[in-house]
Amino acid sequence: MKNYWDCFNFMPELPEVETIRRDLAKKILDKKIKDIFVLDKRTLTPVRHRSDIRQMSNGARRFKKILIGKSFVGIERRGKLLIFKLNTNKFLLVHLKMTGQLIYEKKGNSKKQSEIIVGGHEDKNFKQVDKYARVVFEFEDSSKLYFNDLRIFGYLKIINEKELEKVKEGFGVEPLSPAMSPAKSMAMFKNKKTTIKAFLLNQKNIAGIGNIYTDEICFACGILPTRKVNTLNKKEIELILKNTKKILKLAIEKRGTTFNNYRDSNGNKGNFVSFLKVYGRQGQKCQKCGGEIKKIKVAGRGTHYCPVCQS
DNA sequence: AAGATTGTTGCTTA
DNA sequence: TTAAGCAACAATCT
Repeated sequence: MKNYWDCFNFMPELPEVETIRRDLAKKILDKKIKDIFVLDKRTLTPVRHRSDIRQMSNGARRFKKILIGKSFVGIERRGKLLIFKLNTNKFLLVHLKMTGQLIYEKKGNSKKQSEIIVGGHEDKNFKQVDKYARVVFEFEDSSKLYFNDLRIFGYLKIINEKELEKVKEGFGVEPLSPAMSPAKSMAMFKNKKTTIKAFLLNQKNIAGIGNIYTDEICFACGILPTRKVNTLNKKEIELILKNTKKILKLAIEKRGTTFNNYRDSNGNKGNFVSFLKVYGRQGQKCQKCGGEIKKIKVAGRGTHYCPVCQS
């Protein structure tokens, strides 16, 4: 890898995860799992449980035993979490966190990079199939599903139906569902003393928005990320609702393309995504007013905004 | 060589 | 009691 930050040209938030979900559903459903390779067993244990030696040591054996010979019959998404339904009474949770990727490789394509499908993104520059592969599923037709994850923040976890209900309850409203109505939003925003940035990042409020889309939503609304939620009026809350739906829908339409400031050794730009107005554009001109986009830290996260257009 | 990158959570503080 | 804030985790680059 030429540049560490190349890994971050794909930071999965709702639109990216949804794109993967839709594409994988067309490719892997009802295929019998022939074998599983666990290359790093930390991936099978969420970070907070990795000090549990028993979980860590039993993880791979149990994981294989439950999955081999079975097949996936459906893929759901809740926020940024993927839920693979097995043809048994169990479910496989997949969280990509920051650097996780799900890569489906058709039979016999291992050396033809141009044919490798990256979570639904055709990525001719993809080179890291092996180095950061943590878990590999092999299906009966010899196609493979790679879970790659440079930083090993992501995880794969098997749970039952009861545990699934609990997991789902932990999430707030799905932003693209009818449940995200103006009435519901007003109640949700009411009396919150935190910043709009922290509010939008909190998955218990709205599920699936990450750091990039938070900044983009705030810009689209002309609202500073530092604004306290309880200072927003009805009109502003409705605007946040409208722009959240609009931006996420557009991003899904663009197959979840998010952020890419990569330049290769020849100085060529990667894909620049025109709808990013503020994220990663600090020091550049605001496309609306020509002023300079600033970057500060809000809620512990890098936060981009236009001081003129947002207040 | 410390600081920064982000999603989530569990602990601390208010 | 509840909400808000923050450290910690992971790998790697500047």
